[in-house]
Amino acid sequence: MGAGNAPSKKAAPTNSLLRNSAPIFAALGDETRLRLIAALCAGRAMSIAQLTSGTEITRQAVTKHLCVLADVGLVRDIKVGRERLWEFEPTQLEEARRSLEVIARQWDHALHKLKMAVER
Amino acid sequence: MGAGNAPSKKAAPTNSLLRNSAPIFAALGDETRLRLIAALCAGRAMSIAQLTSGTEITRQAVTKHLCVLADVGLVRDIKVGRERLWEFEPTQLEEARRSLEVIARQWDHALHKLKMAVER
DNA sequence: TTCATATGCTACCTCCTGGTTGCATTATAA
DNA sequence: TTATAATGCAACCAGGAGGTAGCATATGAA
Repeated sequence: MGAGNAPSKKAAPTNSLLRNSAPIFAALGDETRLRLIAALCAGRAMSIAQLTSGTEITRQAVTKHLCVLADVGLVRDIKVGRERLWEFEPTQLEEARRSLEVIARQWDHALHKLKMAVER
Repeated sequence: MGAGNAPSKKAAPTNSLLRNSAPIFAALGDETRLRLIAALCAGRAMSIAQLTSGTEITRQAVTKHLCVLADVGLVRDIKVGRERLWEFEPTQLEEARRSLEVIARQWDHALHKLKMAVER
């Protein structure tokens, strides 16, 4: 046993906001998925075949990406005839925006405190 | 050759904003890294050992996470004596916020157009 | 009915990621 | 000088992610 490799026992009181938003960021963290979201943000629901044309990857890969997005609620599907139409779901995107704002606010607050301490 | 498995040839004109922000979202898409960011947002720079205590993982794992964050510019390190202090870098977080806002704006715009078309 | 289209499902492959251990290196402190 | 603390570095491992191919199923149209 060596140089400080053993981790601490106690877990910090987990911030549920951050825990919930990590999967959303992970889903957003892929260029192909961001393109799919951008396409669906154009407004109208699109089928898998439509979303595949305009990509370099196969229909099956697109389906997987859509499922990843659906798992975190960024996207939703409706079955219409033999097609499966996908549409954007903005709720979870708002969740992600709130998380980033919380971080930014904490940072600004820390800077403000630091400035106060320096000027005191 | 089978049932619509062949992808299209032409690539869509790639939105550079989305391409650039995907790695940032990917870096944010891990609970451990979000916790590290939250810790560093408290204001003062922290050493690897400090960031490790309060986690269930090893110092080496924390180092890897910090490197992932540094690769996308979310965090920066300064060497001080035998310590290596890490601090938050808000610039790239703003980039991520802008990306989410662009998506949200496109979505709102599409909804508005849809509403206009319906009422016409 | 019969064919073509849109999709579902499964197996498979490769590479990356998160994590670990072990040992070397650097720098502070006694 | 000599421990000791903080970190760097490399090898290693298991599992998941992104991607593909092949075949089955369902539905619309002729």
